[in-house]
Amino acid sequence: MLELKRLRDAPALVKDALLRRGWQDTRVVDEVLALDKQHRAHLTARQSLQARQNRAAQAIGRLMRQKDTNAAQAHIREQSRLKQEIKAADADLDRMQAALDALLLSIPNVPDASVPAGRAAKDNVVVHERGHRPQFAFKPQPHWVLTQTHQLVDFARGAKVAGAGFPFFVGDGARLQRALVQYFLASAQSAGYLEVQPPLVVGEASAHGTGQLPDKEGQMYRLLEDNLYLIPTAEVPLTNLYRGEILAETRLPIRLCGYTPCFRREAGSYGKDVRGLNRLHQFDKVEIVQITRPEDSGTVLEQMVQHAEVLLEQLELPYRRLLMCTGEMGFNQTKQYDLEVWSGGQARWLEVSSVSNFKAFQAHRLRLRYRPASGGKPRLAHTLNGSALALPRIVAALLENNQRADGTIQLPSILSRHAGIDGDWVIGAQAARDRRI
RNA sequence: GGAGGGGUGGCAGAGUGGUCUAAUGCACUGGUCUUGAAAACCAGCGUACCAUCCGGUACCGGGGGUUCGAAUCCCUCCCCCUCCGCCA
Repeated sequence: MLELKRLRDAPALVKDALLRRGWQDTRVVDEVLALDKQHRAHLTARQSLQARQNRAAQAIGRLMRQKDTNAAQAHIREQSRLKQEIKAADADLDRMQAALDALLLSIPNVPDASVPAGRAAKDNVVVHERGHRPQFAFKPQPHWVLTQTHQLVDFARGAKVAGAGFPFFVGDGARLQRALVQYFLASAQSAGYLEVQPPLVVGEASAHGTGQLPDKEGQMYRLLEDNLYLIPTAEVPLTNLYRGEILAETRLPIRLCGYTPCFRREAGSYGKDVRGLNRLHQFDKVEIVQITRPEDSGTVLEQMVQHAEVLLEQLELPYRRLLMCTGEMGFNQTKQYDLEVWSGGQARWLEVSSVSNFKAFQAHRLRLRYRPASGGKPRLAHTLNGSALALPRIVAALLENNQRADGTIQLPSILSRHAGIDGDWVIGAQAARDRRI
């Protein structure tokens, strides 16, 4: 949610932002300004009424104490009329405020000046591509074949027990996920992020705070009895951690990381793009979040995306970084990078990370502020988050890229260490077959 | 799940319908004094909104109600504490 003050001060900037995002019509900005002007006029009038009432009430109190009941009664009769006026004025104000909020909520964040204009995926800019795509002397298999061959993931029984998109990870499959989580968390910690285990459900207020509500309600699983939502990403609880607080400037930047399962309904997505591990209703992810001073968020975004890239490099996965264009970027973002890994068996790019700077857009709804060290009024902080990283597609790419002619899969050495394995970790070797269920 | 007790400004803590829409203490900031510090004294010290200025309005866990007037009374929801029940 944009700050009203910002629209008032620079309506042209917001209109320009809407056009860059591909909106045809910027009248909503003028509507907000007109309504805001009307609202403020009414507010001022309402407050003078209240001031009159307060003064009269005090006068009545004085008269009552002096036992001057007649004079007090005269005032009280007058007050009834004032009361009606105030009631009517309040109804008007509530209506205007609700209309104003609805309009403001419909306006997306202003893209950073460095974000390219565009409408579709083809307009995203490939910032760079790193690593080498694997060359196979044989026909490489997609991961859904490899997971079946080596009994790493049980999609069928997952569908039986919970439904499509809820697989069982089994044996080396489960162990691989555990090693990845351990590795990602260890890296985040050594980069200065504080590890946090957040709740996996959040209340309505938190879902509003980070912008999952009202737009993306359909994406979340909901616990109706208790009015809770299963988190679609750790971003929600982590960014809400300091909701409504005023932090000392010296505490910034706050760096948080957390591993959680993520739950997404993803209604209406079917087809080959979602086969196997490509898209699940439940998946694991390590998330990094930062709360910064406004002047730092630009630099911090670059640091965060680089952090995620180093993970991919150490996993020896070929990847590319995309700078999302204005039209592909999320509603709440000012700037967003996506990281995609090359998955050799499917011969396609898979998105494994999205790193974004929200500037003050989330902080405004979160009422997340900091007090400048120099003193003075609290200011809105900036919030950023990124995946570092999302697991299942990493698993898919690791399996597909590292498959060998004999059908075995040799995982990168860094994972052996985090899985507690001495030497090479080769899936499909005799030792692994012995562990099958 | 049941019974009882509570939620007041950074912290502590008064205030049970009207002369403050929040006393007082601590902490914090500035000043006086001092070679410096401490102490003492003086002043300031929540958040948000409206108003060109003077100033005004709201917030005592959230929401609603009663009243001329609500931190105070009523309803409702949330949270915390104690005890009981259940339980990894």
